[in-house]
Amino acid sequence: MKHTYEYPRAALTVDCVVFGFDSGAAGLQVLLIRRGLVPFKDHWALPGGFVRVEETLDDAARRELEEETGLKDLFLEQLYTFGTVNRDPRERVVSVAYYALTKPADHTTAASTDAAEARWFPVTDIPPLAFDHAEIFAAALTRLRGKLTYQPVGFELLPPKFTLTQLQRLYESVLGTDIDKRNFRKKVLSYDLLIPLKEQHREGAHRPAQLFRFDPVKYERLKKKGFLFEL
Amino acid sequence: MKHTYEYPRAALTVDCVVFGFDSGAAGLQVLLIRRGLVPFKDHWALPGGFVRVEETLDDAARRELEEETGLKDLFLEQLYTFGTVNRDPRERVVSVAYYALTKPADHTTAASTDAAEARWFPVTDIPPLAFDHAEIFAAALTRLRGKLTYQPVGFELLPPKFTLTQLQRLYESVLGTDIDKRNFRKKVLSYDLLIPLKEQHREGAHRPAQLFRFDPVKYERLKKKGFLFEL
DNA sequence: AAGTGATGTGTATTATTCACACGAAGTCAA
DNA sequence: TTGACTTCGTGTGAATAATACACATCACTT
Repeated sequence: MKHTYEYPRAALTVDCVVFGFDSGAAGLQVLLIRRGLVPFKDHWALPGGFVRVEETLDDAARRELEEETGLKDLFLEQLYTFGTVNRDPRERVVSVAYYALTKPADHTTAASTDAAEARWFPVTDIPPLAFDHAEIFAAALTRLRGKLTYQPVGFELLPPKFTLTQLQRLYESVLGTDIDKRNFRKKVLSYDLLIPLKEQHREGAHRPAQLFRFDPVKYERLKKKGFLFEL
Repeated sequence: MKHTYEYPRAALTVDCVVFGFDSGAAGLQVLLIRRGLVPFKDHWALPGGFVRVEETLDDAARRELEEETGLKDLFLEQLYTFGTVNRDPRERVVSVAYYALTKPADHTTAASTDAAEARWFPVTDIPPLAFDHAEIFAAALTRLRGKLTYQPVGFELLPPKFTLTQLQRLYESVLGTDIDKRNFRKKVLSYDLLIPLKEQHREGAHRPAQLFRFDPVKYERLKKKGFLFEL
C-alpha cells in the first residue's frame, strides 16, 4: 500500500477472447476459464488480469494468457477497450480486450496455475459469463467475422496441413453460412495462396483429400493488403 | 494526494483525432491544439486529457473535446488503445484514442479554455506532434479510409445540403484517389440514399448543381448493415 | 463385386465493374 | 446579343466477377 496519486485512478486489465477451430463437429470454439476468486467465483470468464505498470498492453495480454491457459505464441490483436463505470463491482476497472486465434489441438489447454480450470466451448453454446464478458465475446466474434472476409486468417486456426474442405468448414463455421463447394475452391485457389502437397489426407471409407499448406510469403502479403472474401 | 493503491497504476487518458472536411481546396483536415503545458509545451498535439474515475471513456472523450476545442455532439468512435511503456516521459500513461467527424464550418473552432490554441490542418500537411500522436493520427486516417469504404459516413462530414461533386471530393480526399464522375454518381445513387432537393447550388459562372440530402432512415440502416464502396 | 461417402471438377447465366466524351446550363465580358 | 468559359450531368459497351448447379472419382468396407 504505497502507491499514491493526486487523483483516483482506474485499474487497468486485459481480457482475451481466444478462438480455436476444431475441424470435427465442434467447429469454432472459445476458451474460458472458471474463476477461482470473488467476485464471480466459479463463474466462467475470459482469461485476463491486471496490466503491470512496466509492461505494454500486448505483453500483459500474452502474459495473462500463458499464466491462465498455458497458451503462448498465438495470433493476438487488440479488439476494443471497455470502460463503463460499473463493469466491476469492486471498483473502476477499464479493460483492454484482445482476441486471439489458435489451434485447440496445438497446445495442451489443461493445467493452469492461476485459474481453477480452462475449457473450450463451442461459440454457439457458451455459459453465462462474469462481468461484461458476454459483451466482449460478442464484439470479438463480430470482429473475427469481419476479419475473415477481408484478410486471410485461416492460417492461425488450422493445422499446417489441411484440406480444402477443412478450410471451407472454417469459413462456414465462423461466418455461420453455407458455402458452395466449387465456388469456394475456385476462389481460394485463385488467390494463389495455397500450395498443394504430395500428401493426402485419408480418413474413413471414402476418397482421400488433397492436403495443402499456406504459402507464408503470399499469406503475409495478403494479410497486409487485404483481399475481400465474399461468398 | 490521498489516493493510494497496493500496486502502481498507469494514468488513463483519451486522445481524439477530429476530422473535418472542407469542400473547398483544403479537403480533409484534422484539428490540433497547441499544448500550453510541459511536456511538449507549444507543440501541436491531439486534443485529449485524463479520464476521470466516475466517467466512461466515451464521456471523457466528449468532455475533453468540448473543453479544449468547443466542439460537441459530433460523431465519435473508439479507435485503439495505445499502451507502450514510455509514450509519456513523465510516467506510465495509457491512452484510449478516439476519432471524430465534423464539419469545420459548423462550430467555431476558436476559443478554447484549456488549450492555448486550436487549429485545422490539412491531413496532407501536419506539423510534428507531441508524444506518439503522429502514430495515433496515422491509425485514425487508416481507419477512416477503411470506414468510408464499407459504411456511409459522409453525413457526418458534409453540410445538410450538398452536391454530388462535394460528396465525390470527400471520397477522393479521404481515399486519396481520383474517381470517375459518372461511375461515382451511378453508384451512390444506386444506394437510394440521397434525396434530391428542389434547390440548386449556384456558385461561379457555370451551370448550377443539384443539391441533395441524406435520407436519415436509410442512412442509419446502411450504417448498421454496411455496404462496400469500391471505385 | 457391389455399396458407401466425401472428393474433385466445368459451364452457362447473370450481375458488377470499369473505361470513356460531349451537350447543357448558367455567368461574365466584350 | 453573342461568344467564351466553367462546371454539371448523362449512357453504352467491354471485361470481369459472382452465382447456380450435377456427376464421375477414389479408396475403403462388407
